[in-house]
Amino acid sequence: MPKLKLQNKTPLSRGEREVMEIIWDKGEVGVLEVTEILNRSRPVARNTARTLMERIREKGWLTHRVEGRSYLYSATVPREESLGQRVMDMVDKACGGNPEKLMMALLQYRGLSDDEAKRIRKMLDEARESQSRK
Amino acid sequence: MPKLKLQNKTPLSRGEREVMEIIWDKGEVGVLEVTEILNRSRPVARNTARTLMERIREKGWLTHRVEGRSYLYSATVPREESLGQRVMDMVDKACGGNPEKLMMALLQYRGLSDDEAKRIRKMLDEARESQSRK
DNA sequence: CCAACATGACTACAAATGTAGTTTTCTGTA
DNA sequence: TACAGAAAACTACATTTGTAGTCATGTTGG
Repeated sequence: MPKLKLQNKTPLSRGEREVMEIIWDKGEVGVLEVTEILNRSRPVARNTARTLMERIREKGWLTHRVEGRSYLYSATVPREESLGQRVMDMVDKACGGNPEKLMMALLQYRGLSDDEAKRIRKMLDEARESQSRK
Repeated sequence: MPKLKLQNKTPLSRGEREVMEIIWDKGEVGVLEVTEILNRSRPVARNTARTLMERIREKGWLTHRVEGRSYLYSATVPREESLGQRVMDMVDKACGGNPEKLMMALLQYRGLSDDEAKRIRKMLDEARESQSRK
């Protein structure tokens, strides 16, 4: 069954989310590494990354740990959980609570490869099983 | 096949999107009506709605038409298209391009009723058919 | 004809966000 | 021991966003 622990955290802005995704990817990182990764797509000063990371931390999505003379940041919330919140939010607000609309959008505007479709079908089957079995 | 016409419009902020959803719902509306609808959830001044609507229009998501002494606003982009963009974006940025992750999030954090699951399965089947048939 | 509305236009302003410079504080090394 | 370099802390500032007040103007009932 769905674990309904709704996030009380202040939502992240677009830019903050970008940083958050990096941190979810890497696990535990310092400011420098995040800066470098951001710089792969656009020029950003070390302090910019740093400010963003601090703001995200203030919002409760990150913690940091002292390592030598610098900080290492890591997420306090697993990415999946946050993704779950966002998907639910999208279903509620942009699909009128109707998850089929989300799927329809996915199919129409992106499409699924055969493999993707197969795996999704399998997920649906497994979800049904585990539901009926209890 | 997916119609890939990527949106070049400036993205909307959260509050702007809220208004946009209302306009998609109603089709063509004036400031007053939007204000009323917004007021169902929180108190908002007429001018607040008005400012938001103008900003959205400047971003290219709305047009307006003169009707008597007021304006009627309507969307320039169908909601489905915008939803499609957002879903694709989420798949790219938050699921590493992997749509199964989106489904997984949906299943785990919201869940699907039997009927919803059935209809989604049907959509997948139909998509597969129309693909192979061509 | 005039005052009360309704409605668009213009203006305001605090908070959040994106972006980064400056200052302070260690720490290792010449 | 004093300085260079790294990293945190503090400060700055333009833009965007949320929220709304005020002004100008056209409409309308009395």
